[in-house]
This record gives sequence, structure tokens and C-alpha cells, in this order.
Amino acid sequence: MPAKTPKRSSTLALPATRTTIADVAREAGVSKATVSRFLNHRETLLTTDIATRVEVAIAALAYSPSPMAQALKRGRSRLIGLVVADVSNPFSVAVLRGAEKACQEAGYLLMLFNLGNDSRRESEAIKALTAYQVEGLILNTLGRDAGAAADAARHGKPVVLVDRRHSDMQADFVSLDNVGAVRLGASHLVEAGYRELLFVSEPIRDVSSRLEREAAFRSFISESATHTDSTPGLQGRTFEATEEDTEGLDNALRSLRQRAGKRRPGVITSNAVVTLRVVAAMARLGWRFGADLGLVGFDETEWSPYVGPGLSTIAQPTDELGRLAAGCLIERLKGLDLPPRQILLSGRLVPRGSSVPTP
Amino acid sequence: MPAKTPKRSSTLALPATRTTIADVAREAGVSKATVSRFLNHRETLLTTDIATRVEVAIAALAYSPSPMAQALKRGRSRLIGLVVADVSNPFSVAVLRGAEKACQEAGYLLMLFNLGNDSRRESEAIKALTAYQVEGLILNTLGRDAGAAADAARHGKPVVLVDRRHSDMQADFVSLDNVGAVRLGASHLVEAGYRELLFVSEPIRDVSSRLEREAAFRSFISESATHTDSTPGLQGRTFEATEEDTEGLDNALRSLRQRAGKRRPGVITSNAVVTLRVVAAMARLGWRFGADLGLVGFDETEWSPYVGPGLSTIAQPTDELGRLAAGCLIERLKGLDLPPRQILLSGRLVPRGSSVPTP
DNA sequence: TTGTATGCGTTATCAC
DNA sequence: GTGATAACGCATACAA
Repeated sequence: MPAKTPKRSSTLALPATRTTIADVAREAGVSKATVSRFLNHRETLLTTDIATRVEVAIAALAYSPSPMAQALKRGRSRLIGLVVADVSNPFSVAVLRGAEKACQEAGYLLMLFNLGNDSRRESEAIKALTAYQVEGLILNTLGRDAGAAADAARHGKPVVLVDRRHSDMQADFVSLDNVGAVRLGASHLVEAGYRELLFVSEPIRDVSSRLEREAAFRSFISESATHTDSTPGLQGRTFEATEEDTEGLDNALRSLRQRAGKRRPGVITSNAVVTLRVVAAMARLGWRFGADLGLVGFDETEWSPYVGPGLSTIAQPTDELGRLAAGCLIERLKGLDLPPRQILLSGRLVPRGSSVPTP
Repeated sequence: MPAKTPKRSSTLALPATRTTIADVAREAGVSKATVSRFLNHRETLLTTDIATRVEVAIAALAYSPSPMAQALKRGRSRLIGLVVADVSNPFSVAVLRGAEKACQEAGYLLMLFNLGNDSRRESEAIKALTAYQVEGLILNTLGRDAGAAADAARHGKPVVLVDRRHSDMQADFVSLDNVGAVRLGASHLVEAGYRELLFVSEPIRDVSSRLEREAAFRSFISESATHTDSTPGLQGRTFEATEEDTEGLDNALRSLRQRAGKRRPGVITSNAVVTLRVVAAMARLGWRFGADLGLVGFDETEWSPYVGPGLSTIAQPTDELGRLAAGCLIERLKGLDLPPRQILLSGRLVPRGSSVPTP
């Protein structure tokens, strides 16, 4: 049992109070106003003599202005708020990474709020962040609490939505081109010879990206039905896979294969989480990817090449998305005044063994 | 080309200026001081009449105090800084998640700085964060820039180190029990019958966790050599695998198998990144886990069960680690004055097919 | 118990 | 060009 140290004195008892602009002024023998001017309006109004005196004083005291005080005075905090539905989601991490990088480069710091998949707390998050005078918000959330984001925007703070739209919100929107991506995956499966398709998604609820992807799949199927000559016998359905109901997924896959008959069955998964669920189901069923079931999944991951014969994926330009989100925001902060933009980036197909019908 | 909106008026032109304590005071017909007291010292000194008047005024105006102004006045910002070596690292994400959660519960917000694996920027990060008056710091970095963290601590700000120690720093330290975890993995491999072991790590440099794990492996081997009766013929070496030099890793594995002769060769990987490199090497070599090579890897991941015959792992209590890190910090913030603590959590072995020597 | 006045560190508006 | 001074929004010592 370690003895309790009676009194912890820091190695070098620095004054608890930080050095302020007043210290610099005193050191340089000028007024606070002059120091402030040197800091903010260096280009104009300054005697070189005084300028250098201030400069050395600043260096000598290792002074740096307090962002808090600056924020209080100017109203601008050089802070950007990021609300994330779930940091465990690899996609969110990518957004986080890109956004944080762009922020750093532009001299902003990121304040993070993770919803932990509890979307009801979205407005709480936005409230907390706006209280800290964040200059703008990046939202990667389910978007079910429309009011929350809306009143952030109403406060005049620019907002960028990533991946998931909020119902009728006036804000920039950065996302994958879901329609194109679904077509990419589905047509790849078709070209590889799979004819009975199943789109497996997380519970749609009202999440825009899930809605879009599912709708895109349905229309792909119905369009193909009209051009029956090019893809004879193509059929498709959809299924929502939850985390708990593994049996439901197993059954869905079994009946998929049954429906397929002597046609080949194929699955498109709507994100990496769902892909993993299907992988688990395949293990339970003892089926082989490619031969027994074709698969293309949204989201390229580090492990995609090494599961089964390699999983075919639709890679999202995640870094780009994150960077763009922050970039949009920073442009707005710099004064750009345009109507809300939509930036859609294309997905990229990464074909692997899971979509090769080896017999 | 969309027409430029000439003037974007928000749906409801709220006054750009936020409602302040003065507004509340006016609304309630009291002084600012009274409102402030109501907010901070509700329990003492208050006429119920006035209290309710203030209360309704606050509700009516939807007032909430400005944390920036509070920070300026009290010196406490309710902000915690988190510096992360690389947010892409799943372990860092787990820390992030746990820390963020604990912070939220304690009413703190997290300011994030990602080093993007550029450890030279550590002091820059700490400087930026302390400028914002963060009350404490959580550091999950390589810890090569000892000075940086040290002067944060010298400023009187509590610091918690996660996973990686900084050379001789006075700070709380939260980490996996690396020695125990290595033994867990190594002895599992031995018990399964593997006798020629290789510890594969990222370049050690001076990263404390890598050093500890490697040292633990070496001493495990040398100790076993003295008890030669229980594990006859046990041998072990170490190897540093870089991202680029895939050929080097392939060769290391080949010579491992050669050294093994008719004894079984086994590998311990020091984290998930390295595990993936070994997985890739195995694919290149056309070897099978378990039969051709035993494997136990640090870090349990979502994909561990589905690669090859399933990868045996040493799971870290990542959530716990993150929560504990933030918890330590918050305790310090509440005034706890104890000498620096070390909190070591045990790893847990998750045995799977990769350590079963099926012939 | 409540109000008045001051200061936190900064920037901006005045005079000089 | 430069220096006092007020104000940003809040908390608190002090006076009432």
C-alpha cells in the first residue's frame, strides 16, 4: 500500500495564472491595444521599432492569446462541433478523421459529441456544442430529430450533413452517390451470373441513406424486369437484418436460395455491419461465398480481403467525404454565401472472390 | 447552374446575439448577481418568491449560460482534451468512445486532436488544447515527446496516459497488463503444442507498450528454458514487421518454420494491425492457420472470428480502459490528490481455430 | 437576502 | 501611430 504523499508540489511552481496581453504590454513598454493590433492587424499601422519590441516581448514571455477571451469578444471561437451517431462505426471514424484533419489545417479545433446510437440525444448534443460557440456543425447522425439541427442553422451557424439527410433542412450535404453505388454492386452481381438477389439492410426506419439504397435496389430490379432480354429471370427482394434475430437472417438466406432454384442467389449488404452479420450466417449455414451465395457489400474494410475467398465491396471515398464535409463548413465560415449544396461522390467496386461463382 | 440566392434570410430572423444573464435579470426584475446566484448557489441564500421569478424568466427566454464566459471568469472550462496518435486505430477509437462517454456523464465536453501518426506534433496538440483552457488531458500517444506532456502537467493540469507511458512523467497511467497478457497468449500457444515461437511487433522504437510486450515475451521464453522439463525444446525470437516490407515478413515466417523443423511453429502478434499483416503473409504463402502456423494476436476485433479458421486473440478491455482513463481524470478534477496511479487491466484469451494444430 | 461594482483576457472605439 | 477605455458574459467581494 503506497504511502499518501502529504503535499504534491509541482516540479517548478509556475504561476497558476497564464501570461496575458497585459504582461506583454508591460514587458514591451507599450499599451495593450498596441499588442493587440500587432497580433491582429500586423499589416497596417505599426512603427517597425515598436513592432519588434512587441515581437520580442511576445517571444520572451512565450505569450499566446486566450482563445476563450477572443471568443467572448469577437463571437468567433475557432471551434467546430462534430456530432456522430456512433464512433464505433468505421464510416464515422473516417469522417471524423477527415474532418479533424481539415479543421487542423484551417486552424480550427474539433469538439466531439458521440450519440452512442441514441439518436434522441441529438438535440442535447447540438445544444451543448452551440453553447460553446462552435462556429459550425458537422452532423453525421440518423437525422430523426429534425428540429435540433434546424435551430442550429437558425442561429446562423452553418451546418453540413454527412451521409444522412435531415428532413427538409437547409444545409450542405455530403454523401456517397447511393443510387450509383447500388447499381454498381447489383450490376456486378448480375454480370457475374447471379439472378436471384437479396438486398440486406439494417432496419430502415427513416434513415435517409438506408431508404435511398433500398429504393435504388428496388428500381434497379424493376428496370431490369423491363429489359428482360439482357438479364432474363432477374428477381430481387429486400430484408432487414437486426442484431438479435440471427435466425431470421438464416431463414431469409435459406429461402433466397430456394427461390433461386437453379439460378444463382446473390446478396448485397448495405454496410459493413450487415456484411458481418451475413458472414456470420454463412458460417452457421456452412455455405461458401461465391459458390453457394454471391456477395457484394457496402464499405471496404481492412479485413475484406481476408474473409472467405475475399469479400467484394463497394468502397466509399471516406477520407474524401470527411475532408469535404469540413471543407464545406470552413468555406461557409469564410463567408461563402450560396444556396445549400449537395456533394455526391461515387463509390468504387472492389471485386473479389465472394462474387465469383466457382461451381 | 443554380441561381445565386440574393439574400438568405433565415426562416425566423432570431437576434444574432444570444440571450444573456442580463436579459434574464431584466425579465425577472432582479439584478444579474441574483440570477447568477440562482444558477450557482441555488441551495443557499434565496427567497422562494425571487427564485421562482428567476426560474420562469430563465425558462421563458430559454437561457443557458455561456461556457466561454464562465471559463474566462472561473478558470474552469468543463473541457477535456484528448490527444490520439491515430484515430484509425481501433484501440484508440475504443478509448475515445469510453472517454467521451464518461466525459458526457460528468458534464464535460471533449476536444479532440488527432496526431495522424505524426508524433512530432504532440506538443503542438497539447499547446492548442491547453490554450483552450482544457481542465485536463488524456494522452494516447507514442510518448516520444516527453517535454510536451510534462509542461502540461506543470501547468497544473491533470494528465492521464493511456496504453503508452511517457518517460518519467508524473501522471496517472491506464493500460493493459502487458506482461500478463503476453504470458496468457504465449502459454496458450505452448499448451496447444507450438514450440518454436515468433513475436511479431510493429517497429518498437521507444514506444513503451511495444517494449513491454516484447520484453515480456523474451522473459517468458528464457524462464521456460530454465524449466525445460515442462516445455522441452521451447524457443522464441522476435521480429519487427513494417507496412512496406512484406517480403521481410514472408521470409521471417519461412525461416520460423524452418527453425521449427518437426516442432510446431507459432506466432504472437502485438496488435491488430500486425495481425492483419501476418494474415496477408499467410495468404501469400498459401499456409493454413493452425496446421502450418499457430497464431494468437493482441486485440479482439469484429472480424477475428471470420478470418481463416477464426483467429485466437487476446482481448483488451477497451471500453473499460477508456472509461477508466476519463474517470481518473475527472476524479483529479474533483480534487482528488494522490500520487500518480497505475491501473493495469487484465487481458482475456479468446481461443479459436488459429491456435488449434489440426494436422 | 439582494444589489453594486469589479475583473477575467481580449478587441474595438474612440481620442490624442 | 498610439494609448486610454468600454464591452463581451459571467461570478464574486463587498456594500446595503
